[in-house]
Order: sequence, then C-alpha cells, then structure tokens
Amino acid sequence: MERTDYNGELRLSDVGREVKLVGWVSTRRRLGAIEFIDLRDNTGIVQLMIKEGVEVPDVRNEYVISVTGTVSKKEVPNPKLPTGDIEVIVKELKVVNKAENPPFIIADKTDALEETRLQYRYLDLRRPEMQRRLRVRAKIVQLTHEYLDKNRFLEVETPILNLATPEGARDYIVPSRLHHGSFYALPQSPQLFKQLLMIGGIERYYQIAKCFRDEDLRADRQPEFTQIDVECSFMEQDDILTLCEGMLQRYFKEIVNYDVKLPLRRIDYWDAMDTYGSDKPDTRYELTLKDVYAIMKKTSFAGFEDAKYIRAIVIPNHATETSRKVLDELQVEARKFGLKGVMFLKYNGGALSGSFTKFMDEAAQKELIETLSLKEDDLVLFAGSPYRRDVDFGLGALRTRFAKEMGLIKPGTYDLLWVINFPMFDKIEGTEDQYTAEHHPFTRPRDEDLKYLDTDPEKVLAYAYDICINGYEA
RNA sequence: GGACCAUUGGUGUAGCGGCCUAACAUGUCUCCCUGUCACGGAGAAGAUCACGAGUUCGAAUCUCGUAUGGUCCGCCA
Repeated sequence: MERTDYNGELRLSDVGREVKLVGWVSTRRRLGAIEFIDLRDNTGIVQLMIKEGVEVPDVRNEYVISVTGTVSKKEVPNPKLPTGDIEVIVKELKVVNKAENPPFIIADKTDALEETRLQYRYLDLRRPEMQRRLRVRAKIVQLTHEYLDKNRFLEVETPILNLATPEGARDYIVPSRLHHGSFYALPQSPQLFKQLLMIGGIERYYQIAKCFRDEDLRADRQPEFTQIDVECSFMEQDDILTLCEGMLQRYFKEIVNYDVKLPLRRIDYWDAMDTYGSDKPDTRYELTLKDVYAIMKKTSFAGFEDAKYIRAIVIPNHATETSRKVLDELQVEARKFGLKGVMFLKYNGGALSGSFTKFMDEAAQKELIETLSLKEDDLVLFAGSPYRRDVDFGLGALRTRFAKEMGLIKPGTYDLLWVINFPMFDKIEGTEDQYTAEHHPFTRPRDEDLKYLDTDPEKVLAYAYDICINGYEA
C-alpha cells in the first residue's frame, strides 16, 4: 500500500509536501462545512483537515483509511501533540476497511477496566500507551544484548522440556508421548543448565529466559515470566553487582533519560527488614520502624510476654483524624502477617492517649515520647512478636499503606538499591531444627559465616542479593 | 488450601427494602455548526440489575447456593 510517511513523525519541516498516509480513525470532529480526523498509526496521531467540497465516504471511529494530502502549518497549534504544529489537508480519502463500534474508548485515557481490556486485547494494543510499553520492553531486550555481548557474555538457549527438579516452586508438567506415564517439567529457571555451562568452560553466559512456575497469582506475579539470566565464572559478589548496576544504568538512561548514580546504595537484609519492614523496601519516604523493645517489654501488657521483638512506627498528623474504623482495618492488615494485633497510641497536647496507656507508667510514657521524638498529633502504631519477620513485615505493610494514603511517593521518581547479605536459612516455624532456604538454595554461605553452619544456621548469611526498584524486587 | 470483596445499558460508576417505570458520565445513532483538537448545541435509542432458590405485602437492595472476576495469606529455588 502506498505510504510516504508515518503519521506521528510529521513536523513543520514537512510543510508543503504531498503525503500518502494510512491508519486508524481515532476521532472525527465535524464542524459543518469543514471537519477534522485524528489519524493514528504506530508512531502516533496526526490531524487531517477536510475542507468543503472534498468527497468523504462514511468514516467512523476505528475505520482504517488511506489519504492523500498536503502537509500544512496549523493556524492554531496544539502543543499537546508532537505533530501539533501541522495538519494534513486532505485531497482524497479512501476507506480500506470498516469497523464495528469498539467496546471501549481507544485512547490513553480509556475508561475500561483491565478485565475488559484483556478481553479485547487486540483493541487495547492499539492504544499508544500499550504500544509504548511493548517498545520499552523490546528496548530493554535490545540493550541487554548490547551490554552483555560487550562484556564478553555468550547467549545460550537452554532446553524448555526438562526433567523435574524437586526444589522450589511447583513445576508445570508436559506428558511424554514416547515414555508413557512420564512427564517433562518446564523450567522454573535455567539454573542447572547454566551451572553446567560454567563447568563446560563457557565462563560467561546469559539468556533472556522464559520461566514457568505453577504457583498462585498475585497482582505483580505471573506463572509465566521472562528473566534476564546470567551466570559467570571467576567473579565475586562485587563484580556481579557492578555488572548489573551498569546494565540498569543503561536502561534508565536510554529509556527514560534518567541518570542513575553508581554505585547503588547497598543495605543489609536485616537493616532493610528492621528499618523499612520489607526485604524490598521503597526508600523514597521515611516512616521507618523504631525499636521500642526496651520500653515496651517493661509494661504490664500481657500480650508482650512472649515477644522478642517490639517495634513502632510513627505516623505524623494522624492522631486526631484516624478513626476507629481505620484502626480496625490496620488490625486486619497486621494479622495477615502473623501478628496478633497492632496497638496504638496518640500524642496530643504533650501527652499520650489511648487505651494502651493503662499498661504504661509515667516514666515509660516519657521514655517513649523521647525515644520516638514525638510531635503534636503523631499516631504511634506498634506490635510485638516472638518472630522478627512477623513484626517487620506486619509494620512494613502499614508503612506502605500510609505512604500511599499520604501521597509520600512522588510520581516519576526512582529508587534503586541493593539488598545484600540475605540469611542462608530460615527456621521453619514450630520445628526445633528444620530449616528452609531463605532466599534460594543456589547460593553460597559467606566465608566468614561458615563456622556457624553446624551450630547456629540462622546466623549464616549468604552471597545473595536483590535489586529493588521503587519497592519491587526486580 | 484459606479469608475477604465485587458482578447494574457498549464502557465506567451511583442507587443498598417501597420515592426505581433504575440515575449520572462517557460511548453510539440522527440533525445543526468554517478552526476543532476532552469541540460545541439539540434530540433519540440502549438494562428481564450475573444465575438459581429463599425471606417479605413488596427485592437491584436482605439470606443461602452457584458461576465468573479480583485482592490478600499460604505458596512464590
């Protein structure tokens, strides 16, 4: 089909040229004798201008049309569009294909729910925002190839149909036709293959690898996903962190023109947990957890008898406005993480209030006010548990909740950091001496922790680390 | 495996025992409009309120069940 230009790329420098364009009708605005059509293709939108006398067939939204016309400077430019300085004066307009009315508005500001959009995925993909996302993804893949190739990595495809490995998540399985009653497993990651590649002397391997894990979904988790998979020989932890940082820096520069400063901040797993209540913290805002064990353990509150960890979080300007209903919701939220509940105190007029004050003598109250540096109208939430992770995750969930509600996260800002020194093991609750891998079992204990392996496994930290971007484990 | 929430014109929501012959926005259709770009103006069509049973004089609204979707916990090397 004849096409001289792409709609979203026309500029003032094209004025005077005759062009042939194709695309989808985004909107049509009729003003009596003249009319306008926004014509969309995969580069964007350009305005067509149709003067009186030009023959226009029946054209409705999402019809595919082809036009011939002349690029012209607009009398009134539209600064919101990249093509806003020009328009195309139509000489001839043909309908290539008709369309039914779409079930939702095909524009960045669509009013449809995700479910509806997924039902009509092929229409949703017409939206510029969706096309942009696919482009970003493709760009990441392209940059990854460039970056890792330059760093002497060899791309290797590993098999999809495998033997099942007993570790980790549930496998997706595929029945074997030839070996009746046997099954293949789809890879949860290319872990074993890449280790074989290292034994095979490849030294540096990478793959943009499809992975499959048959586990239940979450909002940010899918059973089938892609990971940039890397393995190298003769590298230490710092070498890997530096390599990955450099790659992320490239992504951010090339895609959103944001300069990531290296080296990235690195924080210990337990610092992240105890300070932010998460092993993948968003550190763009404070609302940090504070250790109040020494003060609260002394109170007469029976609920803290078996507590080994008691922490608090201070929410500014929320003492007065936080209702009973909201506090009850916080209870529900905290209980999801194994906490029996979350207590609260309010600080107003230089004194603490709330039913918990009856467990605290005057000295304890004073100590708490000083330790937390309480200010007028502060709301104090605190919880205790025998389990460190329960306290941390429970309060961490409340931290995230209030940050969203209070609008503490500025849109368009980025927070990248490493969480390092993950524990090697986590004791299985309710057992004496059974442990599970905290992060994953394909890591090595730190050299300095080897001595605890037999005596105190929980103390052993690993050469294991996560990159966190805006509170997500990337 | 468990808990909770939702389901109302094409789309997104409101209504939460009688004012419902179901409202609003948007979309759609018809007509008008020579500078719109979230165009504007006038009018019209469009919904057995997911399904099944029950409570009630009366159910979109309350109860139970079913289905579908979602969120979270478990799970996620």
